[in-house]
Amino acid sequence: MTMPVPLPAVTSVTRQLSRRSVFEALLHRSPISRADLAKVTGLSKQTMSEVIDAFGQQGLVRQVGRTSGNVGRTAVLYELSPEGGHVLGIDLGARRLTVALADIAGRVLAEADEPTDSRGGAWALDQIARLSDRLARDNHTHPSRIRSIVLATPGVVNPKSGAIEMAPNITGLGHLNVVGLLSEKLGNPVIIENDINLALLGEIWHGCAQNVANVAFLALGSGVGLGLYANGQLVRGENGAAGEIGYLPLGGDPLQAESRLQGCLEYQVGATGVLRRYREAGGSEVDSVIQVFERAQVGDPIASQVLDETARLTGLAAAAVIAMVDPQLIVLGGSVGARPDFADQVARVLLQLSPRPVEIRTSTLGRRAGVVGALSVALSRLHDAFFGVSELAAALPLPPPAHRTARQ
Amino acid sequence: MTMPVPLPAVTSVTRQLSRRSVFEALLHRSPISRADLAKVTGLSKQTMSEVIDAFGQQGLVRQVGRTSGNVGRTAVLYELSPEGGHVLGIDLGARRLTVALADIAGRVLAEADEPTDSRGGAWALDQIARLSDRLARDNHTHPSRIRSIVLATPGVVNPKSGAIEMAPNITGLGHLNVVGLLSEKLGNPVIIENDINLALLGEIWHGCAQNVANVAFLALGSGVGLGLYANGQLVRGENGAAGEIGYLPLGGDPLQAESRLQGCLEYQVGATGVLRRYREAGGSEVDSVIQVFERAQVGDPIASQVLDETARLTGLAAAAVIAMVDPQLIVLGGSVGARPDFADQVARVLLQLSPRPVEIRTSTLGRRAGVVGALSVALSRLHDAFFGVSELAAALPLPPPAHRTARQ
DNA sequence: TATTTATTCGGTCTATTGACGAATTAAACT
DNA sequence: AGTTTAATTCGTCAATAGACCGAATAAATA
Repeated sequence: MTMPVPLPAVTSVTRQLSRRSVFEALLHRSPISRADLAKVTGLSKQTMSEVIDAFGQQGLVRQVGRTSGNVGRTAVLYELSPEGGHVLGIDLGARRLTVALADIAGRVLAEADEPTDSRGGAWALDQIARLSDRLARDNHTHPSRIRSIVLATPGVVNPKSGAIEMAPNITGLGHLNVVGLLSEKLGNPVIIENDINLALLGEIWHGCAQNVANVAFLALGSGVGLGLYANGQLVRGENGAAGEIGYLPLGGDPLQAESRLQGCLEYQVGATGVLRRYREAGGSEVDSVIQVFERAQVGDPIASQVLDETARLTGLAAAAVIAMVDPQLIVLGGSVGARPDFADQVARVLLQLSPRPVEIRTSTLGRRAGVVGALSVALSRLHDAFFGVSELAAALPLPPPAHRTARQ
Repeated sequence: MTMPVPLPAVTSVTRQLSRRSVFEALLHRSPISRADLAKVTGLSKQTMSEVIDAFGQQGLVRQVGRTSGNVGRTAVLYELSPEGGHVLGIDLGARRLTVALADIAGRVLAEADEPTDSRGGAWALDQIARLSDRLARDNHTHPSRIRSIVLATPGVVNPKSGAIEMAPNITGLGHLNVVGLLSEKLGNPVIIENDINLALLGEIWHGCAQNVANVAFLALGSGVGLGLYANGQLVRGENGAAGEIGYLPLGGDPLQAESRLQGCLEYQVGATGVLRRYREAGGSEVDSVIQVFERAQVGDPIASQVLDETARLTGLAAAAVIAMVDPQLIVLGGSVGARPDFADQVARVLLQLSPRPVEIRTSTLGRRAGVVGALSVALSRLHDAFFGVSELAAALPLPPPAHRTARQ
């Protein structure tokens, strides 16, 4: 039942392209008959039968009944089989660890979460392995059949090495070779990506930013960060540090020591910044931004003013994003940013700032955004492993300025 | 001699891919023999002979002698023939019009420029047609054999419609259907792109930003603007307005009327802004930023202070760029930005601002950057028209969240 | 003579086309 | 009403064309 699916022993580029388009059609139109697949893909019925036979032998597709009621012979309907492969998405937050399992067709099979092991570091990695294993076994999937794993983590993830570079607020994570350790523990290669970037991809896949080619995800919670999606691609930056808008020179003197250290904007609108401003303005004793919101709601003028300023600065950051990358949509997320009342305030600020205001939405996936985004990347990578044509897809590079003229 | 080259009557995907890789090898390694081409591309000698024969019949390649001095039979050497096609790059500046001609191999054949017709609008378009025609004929190329034309223009170019949307400082250009009119006048489809974006691509192709995947081009001249290149792609934004950093909320009150109208940063560091600040600080009579630089050089403290402030604000803008998109390199361009003394000042400001300072260079192509970038885009488009595989290259889209379950 | 280049020939893989049998519904006829 | 016939659709078989490679062979040269 759980025979490992062999990687397709593909011979020619042509057949790989055929397989790819059949797979894509199955992904978006199943259940579907071979005849309809042939029409949709433009391939011949003959080729279609060959490809579907091969898919069946690899466990990629399965029959799901027949057509009926139409004139003519009935057709066998096919869909992608869960046997084809599974993917795992993991969101390692400072407070909460979430894991989700999906099959090759993108059907989310299960999701589980726990408080993150507060000892951090290696303990958290062990916890990930335990939770992932449990999730796989509960869904009758042997862990070894999970073919693609993506981990969402706070901090700056170097896109080349996969190292976590800026110390995240999970103890001792920066000093571990997370990719290596987790890959070993889980028995499969693991990809790491910044949690905000993955939350953005989550909203694009299953959330409030579907079918949009240019989006920004502005996360405001304990810290502030940005995810950028331009031309249908994630913008990571040279060192994976794109979107570190805590360092935007807004809301204070950027040359000040605190600004240089933790970032000028972060110093004002990060959770500790908000609490500090509330305290300095004479507010009563609180220890979370949520409590400041509660105070404001019961009429505390200091709390209101502190939050107004927070919204104003967030609006300035959004205006900077609009000026720089011209998104079609800005999604507000994070424990503070996703609050509708706060988002409304930011939108009002933006209306006064920007020559062409951009649509603002709040995250619809909330805390699940990261894990959903991790699933989407894991799924994309699985698809590419089976049906990728990346070596063909590269754009034709232009010739360098100096031409070799040597004869040989 | 000037038989129009027919578009390749390609049959199969496989052959198109072979043609593509042979073309790419010719682009980067000519002159080269068929045997070497076979080694480089991994294709068989047999296939190579077929492809080269086809290229020869289409006028895409030509022989350029034989090898000699080696043991064994001599080999015929081939290179791309200029007969294969020509491209035109045009930079329509407010002051100066530049046109350049290149062949399919990217060899720049000629370049010409004139002061832009000050009457603007339709007159400028006529001037473009005249200059382009002259350039083509002077190089023994019939204008109809130019297969790809790209125009660099100030203003926001809508990436979908090609319309020029923000009124540029060329009279009456915003109200014309520039794509339609120019395409008709030149007898070939014309692509329009923002001049700063093209200057950036120029520096990437032939200038100071070669082989860099993440670059920003910060242009400071009469206005201020930014070109963004991330993941090896130009970032245009949803409306082509990415990089309109004149609207960054830096250097003043962003709610002020002037800031909202022409942009907060632009109001300070644009040419009129610099001159206004110099005037308001009690500076003597000047009518160009260059003159302010000259005053500063001869010891005018007001001029120095105004320029310091300009560099400081430019540095803040650069810091914002770094925080948001994490480039590997920032290129400073424009009549003000490209000045080495100014760039040094900006770099010094940045050193105090940014946690990880980014390399700063000044434009090496200067005024030619725009036209070179236009050539590079025109060339890319020509190559794609012949050898593009964009329909194959698209990433496999993920399935939508809701699955159809209807039987048919 | 040894080596390298280029061509020819045969074999394999893949996709398409057209013909055909199988399965089903709709229509027509006794 | 029950049966036969026609129409339609699905899927397979066989033939053919395009494209690739490898081996053998001819040609040219240090």
